[in-house]
Amino acid sequence: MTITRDGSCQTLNYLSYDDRMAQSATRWLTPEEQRAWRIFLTATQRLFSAVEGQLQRDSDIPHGYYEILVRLSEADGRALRMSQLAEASTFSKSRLSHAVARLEERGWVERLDCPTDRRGQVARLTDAGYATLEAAAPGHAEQVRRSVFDRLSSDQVSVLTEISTAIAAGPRPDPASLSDEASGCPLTCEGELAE
Amino acid sequence: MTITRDGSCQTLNYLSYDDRMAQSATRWLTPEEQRAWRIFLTATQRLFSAVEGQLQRDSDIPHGYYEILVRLSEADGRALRMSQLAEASTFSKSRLSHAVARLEERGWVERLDCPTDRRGQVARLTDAGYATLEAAAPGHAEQVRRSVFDRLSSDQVSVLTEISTAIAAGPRPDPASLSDEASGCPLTCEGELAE
DNA sequence: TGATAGTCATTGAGTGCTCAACAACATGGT
DNA sequence: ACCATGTTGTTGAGCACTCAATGACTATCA
Repeated sequence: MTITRDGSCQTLNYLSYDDRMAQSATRWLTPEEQRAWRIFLTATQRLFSAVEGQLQRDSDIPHGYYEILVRLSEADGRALRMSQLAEASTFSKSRLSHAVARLEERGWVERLDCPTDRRGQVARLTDAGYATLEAAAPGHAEQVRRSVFDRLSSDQVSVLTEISTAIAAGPRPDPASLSDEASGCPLTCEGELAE
Repeated sequence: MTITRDGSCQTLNYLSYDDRMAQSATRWLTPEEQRAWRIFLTATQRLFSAVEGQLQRDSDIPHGYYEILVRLSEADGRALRMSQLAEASTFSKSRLSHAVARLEERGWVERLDCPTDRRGQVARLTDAGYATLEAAAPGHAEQVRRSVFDRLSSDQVSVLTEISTAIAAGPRPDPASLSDEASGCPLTCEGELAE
């Protein structure tokens, strides 16, 4: 299965294109797709590293934790069931559990027993947590603006939204993350990539 | 600094928009930008989790390590100086050093002394490493296709490339880079995307 | 009622990443 | 030749994430 074409090895790169395409069962990426994928990877890596770095430097908060604080700050009573919080912030239950434990240590979040389900836990944002979020938000906003929106036209922003929506749509039911009824849940995939 | 507008708390979300904008020094995100940023975050998280998961499950390779193997496979003699490899794969030197150590343990890469610079090390892809890459590539390609390109029109792909290019482009001079004149940003990169 | 299955959340081990500190060598000027 | 400075790459500590296993509870249904 030699995929090489010439010395320059446009090889197994990020999934190379090959004239043998028709025969191989694999649907390789076209050169344009390949280019898009690679620059996309570079862009996201730099972007997240910049965003993460700013939050870490200026507020000592990992970006993931910031997301959690945000979701809680928007919820009724600034509190959410763990599983709902996990879904809202795209965290696995395990990851969330560890994360909330850390946030609790810092005094930004507290855990309460859920009154309606004795298995459940409710995470609630404390005043200290809210204050921290408030303090961190402007710097984060500025960073996101500089890294992303200052560089894009408004047309590009709207296409970015389209693209992201398409990609975010049901990548398939991840390990044990699906929760509610199968109703219009945008994340749940119907036939598609189910697997 | 109450940023709330109403009960629904369109608050410190991902950097909320506020009528007090003109007064606050902070350049908050507009509602459209906010929407774009959030769905973008969701999309990338799901995407990377799907890609990472596939590689891990089917080939037991973290995506970052896959990138390293790819860069090496494309280099002359399937070998690169550590620092060049770091730049090509968007790894920090430290991260790369750790990663190559693991790859070496697996027998996929070997380290050689650089003949021209006695500080230097050269990472070389072994035959076993190449074979592993070859085996992993089709599955990875398929996954990227399903997660991304099957969902996008070719127009969208080209805009995605534009957007990514803009975001990947060298970081703007920003406040945090005070200490050092020239570069200073976490993303370095002098001229452009040297490459 | 009791048995089975499913859900909620946590835990610990293993692994990867970041950050700061460091050793070794290279480079440029005096 | 010498010293200051910059570069290359490694190391270790500490934190974050994943995966599999577990305990505790709920739901369903015979």
